Amino acid sequence: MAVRVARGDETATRVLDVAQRLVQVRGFNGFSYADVAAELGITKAALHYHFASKSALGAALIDRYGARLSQNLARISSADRSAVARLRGYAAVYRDLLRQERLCLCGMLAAEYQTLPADMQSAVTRFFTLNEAWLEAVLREGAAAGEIRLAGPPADAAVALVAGLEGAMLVTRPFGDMARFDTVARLLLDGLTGTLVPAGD
Amino acid sequence: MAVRVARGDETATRVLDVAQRLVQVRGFNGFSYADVAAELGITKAALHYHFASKSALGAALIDRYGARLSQNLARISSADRSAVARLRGYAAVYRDLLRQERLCLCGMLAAEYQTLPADMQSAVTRFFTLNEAWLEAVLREGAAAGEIRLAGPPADAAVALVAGLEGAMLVTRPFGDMARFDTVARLLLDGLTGTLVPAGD
DNA sequence: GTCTATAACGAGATAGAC
DNA sequence: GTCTATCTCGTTATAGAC
Repeated sequence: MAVRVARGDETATRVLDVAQRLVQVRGFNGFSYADVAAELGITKAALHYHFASKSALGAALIDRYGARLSQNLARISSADRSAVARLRGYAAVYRDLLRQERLCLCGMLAAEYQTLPADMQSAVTRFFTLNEAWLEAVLREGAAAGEIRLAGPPADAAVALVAGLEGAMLVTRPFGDMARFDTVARLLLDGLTGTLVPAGD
Repeated sequence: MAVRVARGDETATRVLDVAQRLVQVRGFNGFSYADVAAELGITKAALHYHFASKSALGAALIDRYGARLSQNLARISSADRSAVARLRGYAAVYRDLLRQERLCLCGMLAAEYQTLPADMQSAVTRFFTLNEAWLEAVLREGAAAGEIRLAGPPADAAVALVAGLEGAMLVTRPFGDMARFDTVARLLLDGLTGTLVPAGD
């Protein structure tokens, strides 16, 4: 089922690139093999050689997306020593997607969850669990270092962060105004760093 | 374009009921006229009499959903005098949807935004603006009454609340675990009421 | 107001040539 | 590895009878 995307098969890679963007912009139920084929200048039949079915393509998309996320998280962890800086790096990943008018791949798939084949469904939940596990560790360390103030278990704050950032992307894109996302991201992080700036009083 | 759904045309109402649930569960691109017709025991042609096109049906869905929201908000405002109670009532609206394994209609449509016809797109953004305007007023009054502590403009907190609740629904449904939603909702409200309970220290 | 029937199109998928 | 050609099915939508 999982098609090798190793060296030498760069067509499969380009298929994944185009399909991923289409899912992030239009949704899994909002694009077709014909869309991908047209954009790459190949035929639908050629697509079916690389990914026998649409659900196989979808599963491969999540696999690669999750693998790249793990790399991203490792990069952030090694680049930033402080928990707050790591959280900012994490939020920046979402922001960069939104600037391209894309949603998080798995955020989009979460909306379409009830229509997805079973293997894609379980891959989506794994993706969120992966995110939350990393965040939980960062939050725990940040709290232990006195850098972060938590109003409950680190796992709860991790869930809230993912939900807040995914939701911020969701409600921002229709308005096409990055300030919306930035407002939410700032409030989410400020709530953890204890930066409670009085507004009017 | 807008089809009357007044007294005497209860078929149109039932069509809207079924279509709304299908959009909330499967998405606008995840259901068909055939699905609605089958469930109601009528034909696709009969559906087209009531709603000439799928986009007309979609626009009618958002219209009714927005009108019902306004009623909900008015009901909450008249039932609860305190800002915190109103916010809890607001969050409960989302929670009730999620218990039925539905997303907010416009949250789902926001994910599919880039594939929607233009009239549906503008209706979706109006819906969010309506929500945020009500929340902003509640937050402002709550802050003035000393009931709520804001770390910035009320409008910013309103955007963050909508994003947080929409995101909480999105990431909760795949797990089928209401505790996830409740965790996020509680943290969102606690952040406003200043209930900062130290966790470990 | 609802039906039968069908049009016109696009979807995912397959067979087999090259 | 990619092609042409085709299949089958589901989609939105329309025409016209009842």
